[in-house]
Amino acid sequence: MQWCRCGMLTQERKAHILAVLQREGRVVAKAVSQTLGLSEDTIRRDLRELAAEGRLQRVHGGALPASPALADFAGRTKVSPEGKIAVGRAAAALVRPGQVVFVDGGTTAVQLARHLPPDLRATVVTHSPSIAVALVDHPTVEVELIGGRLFKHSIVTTGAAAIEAIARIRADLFFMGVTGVHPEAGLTTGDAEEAAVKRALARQSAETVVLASAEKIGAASRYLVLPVAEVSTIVIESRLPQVAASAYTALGVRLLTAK
Amino acid sequence: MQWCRCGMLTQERKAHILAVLQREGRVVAKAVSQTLGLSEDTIRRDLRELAAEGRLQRVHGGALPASPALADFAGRTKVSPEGKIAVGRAAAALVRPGQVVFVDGGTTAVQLARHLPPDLRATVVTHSPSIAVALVDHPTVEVELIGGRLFKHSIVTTGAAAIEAIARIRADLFFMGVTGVHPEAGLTTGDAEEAAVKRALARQSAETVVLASAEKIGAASRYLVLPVAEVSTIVIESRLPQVAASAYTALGVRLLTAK
DNA sequence: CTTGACTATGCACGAAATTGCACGAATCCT
DNA sequence: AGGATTCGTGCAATTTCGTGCATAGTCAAG
Repeated sequence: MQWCRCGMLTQERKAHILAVLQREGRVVAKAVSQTLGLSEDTIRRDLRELAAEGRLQRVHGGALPASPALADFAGRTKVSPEGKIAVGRAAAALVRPGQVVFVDGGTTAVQLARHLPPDLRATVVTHSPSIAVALVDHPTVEVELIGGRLFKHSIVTTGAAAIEAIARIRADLFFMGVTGVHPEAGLTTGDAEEAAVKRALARQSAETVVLASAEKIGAASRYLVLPVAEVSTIVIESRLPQVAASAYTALGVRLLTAK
Repeated sequence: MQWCRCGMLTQERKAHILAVLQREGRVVAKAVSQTLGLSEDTIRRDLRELAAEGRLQRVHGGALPASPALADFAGRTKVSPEGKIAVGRAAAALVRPGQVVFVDGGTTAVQLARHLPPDLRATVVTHSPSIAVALVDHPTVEVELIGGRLFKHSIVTTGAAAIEAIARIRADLFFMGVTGVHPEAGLTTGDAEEAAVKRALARQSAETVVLASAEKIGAASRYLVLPVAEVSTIVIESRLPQVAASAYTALGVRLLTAK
């Protein structure tokens, strides 16, 4: 497989599509076909294949970002709300009165915040302004916000200031969100700074609880946060097959099924 | 006719509707159709579908947020939206490229954040998670969040940690929200901690600009932040009577009328 | 060198989707 | 109550999608 007559490798074409997607946040099939001088069928085929690989989200007329790296926060909220809600509710039930808990950013964590019992007296420490805003209406929970430079993609603060502020606090629990949970690859996320902040939070907590909605299980992202063995609990959406579950329990991790 | 090729994919349009909904707390079908240059039928169809998915609540003429939590926040924002929007927009125009500005909490300040020019390159430092969230969608503005204990009533952080973090930064401008602006009583607010944080922010800024929607003028709250003479500009909603204005200009303060 | 398998691309055609328009009904404002 | 706006549905025009098939080029084996 060498050359197509237009002098562009298939791989190059796909790379071009992804580049356009990254640069402009969208791809229009017809526009690409005109730019490259190829038929729309070819572009549509590429789009289908890229969608099958999960590299983009196919929509009528073209494609939009599907990767967590580019999808905007509002868009991600809809991905699988039921699962995230269930995981968030199950995790919220783990908080005991009087505890100080770290809550990570992310949509699942927002669900956790919303499902904290209305009469719970506890302190939530978070580096996510979204979590803080979500807890404004809670009558009894105290909120402590970790400052720092805002990483807009995840809506969390990062950087030296954040790490420093975290180092001054010790918490009972840390509810961690990740983008990948894999027995061997470990707990992973898509940004190095974010991973560092998560590690700092885990280091200052007696226990770490991972919030893992269904699509995260078995996935892996670019940056390792922690090996699976270093957390105490993973909250999952639905029961795993016995064989998959044992891969985690063998590492001393408790699996908590949300529903 | 080439509607579909006008650069707006259906999914993008829905995302836009949801973004407007989140930003402004409501969506008006006609307004969206004019903004996007599409027929109202199309927008109404989108609204129906989004409502069927439970992502918003359909009402006559447009839509409202589905989530009561969001509706609540939006409701507070709407107390006197026109005036606050006008003041926010006028204040946003004061920011020069490359500047570092403190932005206070409050609904007027949120309007400021929303009206920062989309191509403005600047750094916003804020102790309000609401401001941080409002700026997530801004493409070029850097956001630095001041951590601390969350004062839920105003949705800002306060306390020693906040004061300390503020002391490490110097800004060109500070956009301050207050609850009272009075020539003799000065600039006042309803909480002592909040007043202290505002003072700390003013101390670290070259200039302080007060955001004063109409109902604040001539009012006074319990805690003094600063005397009027110590700020450089007060942005007001509409022109004051000559005699009232001179009470401020005599103190060396510039009055900036929003509209 | 020839032949067969394979891939990539383009074209055709029916199916599906999207959009604007028309018209009557429902709803809102004055 | 009356006028105006908005809503919902049906319909037509256009675009886009998916599949099947033909063509061209490449690779590997004989």
